Amino acid sequence: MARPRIDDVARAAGVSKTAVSFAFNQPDNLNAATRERILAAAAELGYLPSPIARRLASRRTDQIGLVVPQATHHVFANPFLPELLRGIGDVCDAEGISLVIVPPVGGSIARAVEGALVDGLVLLGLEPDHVELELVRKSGMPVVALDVDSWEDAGVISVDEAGGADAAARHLYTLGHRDVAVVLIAEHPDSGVDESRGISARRLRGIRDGFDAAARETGGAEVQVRILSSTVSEDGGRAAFAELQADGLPSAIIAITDITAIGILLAAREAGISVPDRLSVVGYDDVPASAWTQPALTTVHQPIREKGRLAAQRLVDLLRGRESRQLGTELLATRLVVRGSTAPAADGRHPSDARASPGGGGVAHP
Amino acid sequence: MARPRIDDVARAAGVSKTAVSFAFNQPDNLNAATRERILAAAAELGYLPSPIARRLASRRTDQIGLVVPQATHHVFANPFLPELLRGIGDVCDAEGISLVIVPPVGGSIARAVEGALVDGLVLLGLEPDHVELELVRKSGMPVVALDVDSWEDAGVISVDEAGGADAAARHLYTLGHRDVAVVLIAEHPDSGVDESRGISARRLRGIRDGFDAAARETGGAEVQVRILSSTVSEDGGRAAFAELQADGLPSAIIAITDITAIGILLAAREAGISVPDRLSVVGYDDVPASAWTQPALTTVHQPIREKGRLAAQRLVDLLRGRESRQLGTELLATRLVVRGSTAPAADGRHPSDARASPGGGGVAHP
DNA sequence: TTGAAAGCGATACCAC
DNA sequence: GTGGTATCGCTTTCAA
Repeated sequence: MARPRIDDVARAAGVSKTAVSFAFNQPDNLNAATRERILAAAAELGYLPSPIARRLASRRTDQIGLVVPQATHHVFANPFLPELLRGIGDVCDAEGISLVIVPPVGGSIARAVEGALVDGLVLLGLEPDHVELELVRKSGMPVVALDVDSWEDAGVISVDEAGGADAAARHLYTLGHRDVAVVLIAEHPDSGVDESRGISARRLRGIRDGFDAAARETGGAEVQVRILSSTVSEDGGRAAFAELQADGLPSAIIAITDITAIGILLAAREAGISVPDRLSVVGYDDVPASAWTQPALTTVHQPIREKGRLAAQRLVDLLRGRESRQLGTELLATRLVVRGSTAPAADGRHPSDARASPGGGGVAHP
Repeated sequence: MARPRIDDVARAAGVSKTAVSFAFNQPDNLNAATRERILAAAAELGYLPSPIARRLASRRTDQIGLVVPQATHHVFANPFLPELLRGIGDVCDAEGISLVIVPPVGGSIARAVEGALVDGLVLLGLEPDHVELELVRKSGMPVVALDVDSWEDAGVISVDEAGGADAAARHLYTLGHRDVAVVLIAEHPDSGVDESRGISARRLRGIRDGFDAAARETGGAEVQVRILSSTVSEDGGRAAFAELQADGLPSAIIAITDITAIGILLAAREAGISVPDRLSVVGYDDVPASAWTQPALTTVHQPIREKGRLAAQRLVDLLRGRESRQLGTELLATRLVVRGSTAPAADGRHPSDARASPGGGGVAHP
């Protein structure tokens, strides 16, 4: 027999569809007796409200989407994502909202968003002026963007990139590093990086500024910065290391992402390059795994779970019409966590520089 | 102005709703000219089909759910899940299906499943006779279960637990370990473990059998197995270590999950207990991070991504009515990966035993 | 090829 | 409190 519908229950209980609907959604509108009778009839028939029909009628999906810039396979290679999801999940679970992963469809984010069955979106790794996002803005769908400078008509949760990058740069400078490679995110495995935009750009800028400031303040030599990029994965890190080794290793590497730094660490170990004696490595994000390696990773900490939680809460507030603080940017603090992967530059070419700013290890950042 | 609907487009293009629907879904039913005209009108109006209405009418959500046994916050603390998702994502992305995480609602899996907007489910960490799953079976919703022995009317993808556990046990036995603690999964932080069921039970049984077989075959002493449980997280591992240290450390610990083993490893290091010299640690699953620690973790490998891929593919085949191989159990191979966290037992009480089965390190398992 | 009309299965407004 | 009834916005036979 076919799945029972609301009319069947109504008939069986001798009431109207409305009453049945109330029994499930607004029990208080019914007196106890009728409610019981309806529920009994429903149970008897094995009736359960159709999730889809319910959504169409109520015009709410009770789902939010996390829009990611790449295929699921790739984005989950970065331990950052699970951490973010733990934060988002805190809110979703509490609010009875389901979370959908929204990766590009056929390479198109716009197409993915068009078809997404959601009431709102959290945007990860996307810049406000991304072409494909035009649709999103004019659709009027509630949106919270992560890690952007600002976004008209959208909530924004970001972290103090400049501060974190600055701390990392000064830390290395103080240790005497003057030849530093920075490994950015390659959006597309092939194409180079656009150094002017996105999170890679912001972190790189912060790092450069940090080095410049350190040199200026101490009167020391400028840092020679080499730029390269890799996919965000352990293998990406390994590839970056290989590339650098072929060119001649710098004394320190900053990876824009911990997982990349981990790949570098492992590749270095396997190549017999001692970290941190011969090579210092700095990561970014402070995912849990960055504390598991040996040496543990010096990295820029950001409150990932908290970020997810705030983003989701902000989105839900928007959806529920809670006007709390809706828009505007929330900026979370970062701080440098110094662990074992960084040490004084081994080449000894700049000992005086290193001593020039004693105690300037820049361990903490507001 | 309100969001345009299909009728608006139909009117603007001077056609019927059907034609508009065809233009988007079955373009071949229309001649090029009308199709273009309709699409143009749609673009003009900024029309996009409503995701919800489309689903109600077609009776398909184009979403599948991954049912997990605990809150999002907890399940994502285990790096196993992201790996599984990478596999599932391969299929979903390719098939144009969205993935929804389905954690319990108010502690109830049944309630979560009732309300889930999905065409089918992948079940993780749930036993076939779980009370709350009765609903699922009688709902007739297509289901693929992970890591169960068998499940009537459901596809099953599992791994050779017995083989992996056996290899791990023999490995330790050969190394001379006779006092071994096994850390199982605590479903609920407080309640103890049910040693008779679930994945903990199967792995424990395999371990015990492995020890017994090794003792029997070598004529050596039996292994004293201590059982405890912890939550699946780094902290859970730390707690387990603390508990064991208070009771007197065994010579080896097998954790039923890598993340637990990692927690144990870190706690041991911090406590000044040398791994593997004083304490051997074995994990299970072989998540990527198990190769990042120092020493790297000896662990039972299972093809996590492949498992996710197979499960999702099976489910999609079911949904699409591809009768390929639908039901029945698919069993994937496991194998012991020996890395640095295991070494001969330090207490030297069983050197002869250790030598009794030379070369029996059980590195590989079919 | 195109169109008319009947669902899809609820919700929610508005009288009673 | 309870029950008609319009509505949500599209898909999909079935005829023309």
